[in-house]
Amino acid sequence: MDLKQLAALRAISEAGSFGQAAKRLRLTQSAVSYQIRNLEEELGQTLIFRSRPNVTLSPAGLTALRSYERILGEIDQLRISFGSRDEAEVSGELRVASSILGIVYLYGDLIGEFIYAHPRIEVKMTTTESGQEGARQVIARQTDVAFVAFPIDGAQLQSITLGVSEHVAIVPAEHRLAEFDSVTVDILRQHPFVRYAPGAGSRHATDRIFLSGHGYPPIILESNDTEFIKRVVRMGLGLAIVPSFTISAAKDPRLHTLRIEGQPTRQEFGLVFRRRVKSKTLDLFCEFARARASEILQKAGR
DNA sequence: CAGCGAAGATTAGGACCGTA
DNA sequence: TACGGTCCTAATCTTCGCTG
Repeated sequence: MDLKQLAALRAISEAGSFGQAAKRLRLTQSAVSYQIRNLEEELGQTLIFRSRPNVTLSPAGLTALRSYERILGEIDQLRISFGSRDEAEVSGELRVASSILGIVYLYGDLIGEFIYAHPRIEVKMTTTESGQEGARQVIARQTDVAFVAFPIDGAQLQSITLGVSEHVAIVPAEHRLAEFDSVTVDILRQHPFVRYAPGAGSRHATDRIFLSGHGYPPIILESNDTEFIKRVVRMGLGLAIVPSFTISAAKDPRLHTLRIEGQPTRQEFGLVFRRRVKSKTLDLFCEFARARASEILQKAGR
């Protein structure tokens, strides 16, 4: 008796005929018939009632099938015990850091899908004040990988770019600038400004916009919380520059967005991790993120 | 009830593998 | 390398249910 004969028995049970079972097993009908005949001879029992239109398992056949399924379960268990159930299935731990902004607007789905696809990897998620803080944690070995907005300081870091986002100015819907689609930096300088706190990816973007000219407008407050910044702008306390995906993902009728004329507002975002670190879970995560870069980009651009 | 088609059983022959 | 066993395919036979 061997597993092939029992596999034929199960295939017949599921398919209802020798011919269909043979197709499933990629054999000919006669080969399946041969396997069953040998099994029946060995056991001295009829395992299958040859009836029309469908053949059915005899009580002895059902007993044999139950035994086969128990055996398959045992084999599976044995493979798990020796860690060879699927050599491609990686297990272990992965520490991931991201700003709340990143999780909410860009990476939440990606991280969720990764956890679902790799149940044997324990993902430990840390939220950081900013992407820069995430990168600092990677350098300090407090986390394995961090989602960041570039540029990021750190020679010991390796990076993967996942996409590019634009920045836009936001004003309250009733603001006099709300009748325009775009605005110059000089006009922005005439209004109180709500600025991202140092270290935030978008702070780098606004520094680039304002510090290349005559500096920032009057700063009324700083924050690293995009939702808070949007709230302050809605209250009419000032204008702000935010990543466009934070506006278009959850369109707010109380806010108006303005393209910034003549200024580079694009900013790359992606992953950073320590150079020369060998980790299967990290490799898998980076590959997973790379494969979904277009989906993330779609989120950033929507 | 004969004819037909579908499906299982049987048989001949070949490929492959282990063993002496 | 010859031989025997195993397992397969292809061809053919047999059986059974359906239909006119």
